[in-house]
Amino acid sequence: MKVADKHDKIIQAAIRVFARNGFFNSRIAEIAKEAHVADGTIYLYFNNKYDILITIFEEEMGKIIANVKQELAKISDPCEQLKKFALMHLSLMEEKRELAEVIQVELRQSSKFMKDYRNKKFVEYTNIIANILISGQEQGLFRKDVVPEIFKRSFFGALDEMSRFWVLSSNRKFSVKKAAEQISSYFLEGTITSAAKEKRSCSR
Amino acid sequence: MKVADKHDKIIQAAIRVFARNGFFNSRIAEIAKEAHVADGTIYLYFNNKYDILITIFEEEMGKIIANVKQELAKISDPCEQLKKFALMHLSLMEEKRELAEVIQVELRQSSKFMKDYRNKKFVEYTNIIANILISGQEQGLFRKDVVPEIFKRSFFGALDEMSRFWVLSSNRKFSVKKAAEQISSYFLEGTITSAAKEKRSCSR
Amino acid sequence: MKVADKHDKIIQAAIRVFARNGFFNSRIAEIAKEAHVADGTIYLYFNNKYDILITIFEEEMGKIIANVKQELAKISDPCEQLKKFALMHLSLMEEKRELAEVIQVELRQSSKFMKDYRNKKFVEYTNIIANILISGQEQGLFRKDVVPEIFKRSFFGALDEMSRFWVLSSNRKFSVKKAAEQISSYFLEGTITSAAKEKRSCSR
Amino acid sequence: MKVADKHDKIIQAAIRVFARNGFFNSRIAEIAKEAHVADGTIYLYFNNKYDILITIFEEEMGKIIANVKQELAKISDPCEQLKKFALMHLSLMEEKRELAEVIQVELRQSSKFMKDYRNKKFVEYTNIIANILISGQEQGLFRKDVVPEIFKRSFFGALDEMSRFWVLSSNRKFSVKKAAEQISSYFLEGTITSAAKEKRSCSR
DNA sequence: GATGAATGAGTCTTCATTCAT
DNA sequence: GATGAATGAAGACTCATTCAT
Repeated sequence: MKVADKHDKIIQAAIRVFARNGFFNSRIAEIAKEAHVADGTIYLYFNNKYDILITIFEEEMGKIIANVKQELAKISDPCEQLKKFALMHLSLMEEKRELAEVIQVELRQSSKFMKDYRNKKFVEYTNIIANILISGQEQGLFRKDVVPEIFKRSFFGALDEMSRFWVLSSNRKFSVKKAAEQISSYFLEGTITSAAKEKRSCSR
Repeated sequence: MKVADKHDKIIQAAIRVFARNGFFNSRIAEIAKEAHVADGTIYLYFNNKYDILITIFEEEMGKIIANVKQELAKISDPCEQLKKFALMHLSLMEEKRELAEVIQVELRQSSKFMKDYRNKKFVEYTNIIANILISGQEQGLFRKDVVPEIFKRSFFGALDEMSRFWVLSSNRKFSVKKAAEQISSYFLEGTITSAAKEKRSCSR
Repeated sequence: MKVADKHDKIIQAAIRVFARNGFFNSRIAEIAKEAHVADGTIYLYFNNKYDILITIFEEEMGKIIANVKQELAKISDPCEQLKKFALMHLSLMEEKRELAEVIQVELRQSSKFMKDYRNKKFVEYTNIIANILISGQEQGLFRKDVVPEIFKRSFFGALDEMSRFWVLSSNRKFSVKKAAEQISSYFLEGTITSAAKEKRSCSR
Repeated sequence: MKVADKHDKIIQAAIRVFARNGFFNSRIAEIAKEAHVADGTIYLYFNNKYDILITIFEEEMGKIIANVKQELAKISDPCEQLKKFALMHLSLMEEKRELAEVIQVELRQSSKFMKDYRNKKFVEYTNIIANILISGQEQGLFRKDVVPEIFKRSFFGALDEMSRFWVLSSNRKFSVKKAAEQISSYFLEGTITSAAKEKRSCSR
């Protein structure tokens, strides 16, 4: 077995275990068992328990960001990009429930985490939203008075809270598509310029 | 000292300590020291460490909900109510930073918490948003196709993520007022009916 | 309420509680509750938890010894005295089950107890047996080669183990009378002289 | 070191510590120190402190029972078997003072122990006595009216109380042999049939 | 590299005892 | 005398991490 394989086996096991119990209630021994490796083996690939959590975040967020950027590059219209972002985010959270739970819940758990570890991947991810907005403002699609820093946070927050709904509840009333459309529409219709509206850009 | 005083002293101390270290990294001994009581005294008022966290949430959220409802009752226009809600939420998170951090971060920490403990206060709080929307829809101010369950989650999520900004960063670029206005506007302008727009209801 | 009453209320409560849980698993708070007094009140009558156990033993054994001695004084024949002792011992253990359990089980629990606290009442009690034997030997009823120190211990042990049977089991196959007769007979028939047997003393 | 060795090291250490302090006054840390292992190591071999006590009883009583049964199998005469049993019991209690103390004192300590944990080994041990009696009755050596359930308890109780004498006192006036002979004789002479007596079976 | 037995520091919780009222 | 809230020392047990094999 290649080194990378074992590294990944541990990461995937840890995602499942962390999602199941939460970071603090998860045991290294449980992760080891889930990954079919010895307890000690984990320490050949990670410095400590906390390092596993960081790595999950770094690596998995890295993949997500790359994927999102790749898909958005295929779209030129900022309005459509925003809709696509919403749909991709919610779809991902639905598909990778366990990863979603770890990122959403565990990542915020300790202020230590968020303070000590300056969360570059997270900033990079939300900046995708900010950049769509700015690009749209430059094209005259979005109102100039919309503050990117506020917009990106509130848009991400809206999606994030919505996805927590899927993560935590077993039965859901709305499809990912429906939710993505609605959330996009609140923000799009709330931020486009009158000019854009007449040109029927960003219409639902 | 009255019993209620000691109960409250411990709660307030716990809020500070949990905000500082996170729930799992907080020690009962530290809370006791912060509250100027003996370790054992805490167990005269709470069943265990976890019970303190639940109590913080129940009691403090109870106060917040009561306060928000009281203020909103003074306003009849749903649009203004939504703006007020946003402002109150963000103001509160700014004023009671430590409580905000505990509610935001620690509350989500353990899926156990969110799954086992069916979070009634939380649902009650977000339902305030849903009710404003429904009331607005009945008055023909908001579009009928806006789904309350999605709206309440995304609106709350937007505010919540924004407030995390204040909780976690020490320097802020935007005032609470600015952020509240922007977020409200995205949602208001994104959800009002054409009729309402012409009547200049919900205008910024 | 007289002082003696409260002292006794606590003692009687402690007997019930110790019998129920064992000494180490009993809580001062539980004894206080059972005695309908405050926790602190117990310390007005006893030095500490251990002192309650000692006192139970001293006082209750004192009563038992006085009672047994009084009854035996009415009988002149050592054989009959031995039978009476056996019957009284087992009857007492049956009647005062809770006290019996405390004396039997808790008293032996800690070697500390048996070593530190030179158990005078216990010695006094078993010496009643030794004295019956010696008296019988002087009268030529019992064999001279029976060693009092061994006899008293084994006779007491036989009764004690038998009574544990009643203390610990809820259903019993034999009556106290039957058991007392049997045990007495083993020892009597095993220790009387040939001369006494011919004279039909100590016959069953 | 083999696993079995460490298990046994802990057991032997626990016997010494429990004998010294009693179960409730013994600390896991003290057992660990006595066994030259870390505190945590104990929990690799035992579920909890109480489990150690149970295991001591199960394992050590198992050895004793096997040994006693083996020796008694070499003897055919029930009278001699009873004498042998008494001698072996007292010898064992003398040789393995610490184990004896744990079994005798700690085992009875908590009614919980005796009630919850249906003491199979103990019943098995005393049943050896009952079986000797029954076998003797079948051979016409012992009186038919002797009740096995009473006999076994009183015989065991006599030996047990006698051995407590050795366990608890440092100086002893009688040899094990003397005590075993005396106790056996009380019961033998008190239970044999007239026929057996004439045949000089069971004579001292 | 891989293992998993061993380690021991760390912490929640209990509860006998005290003492201000 | 009586109370019972408060104390804080003490200890069973856990589990991340190490390291000899």
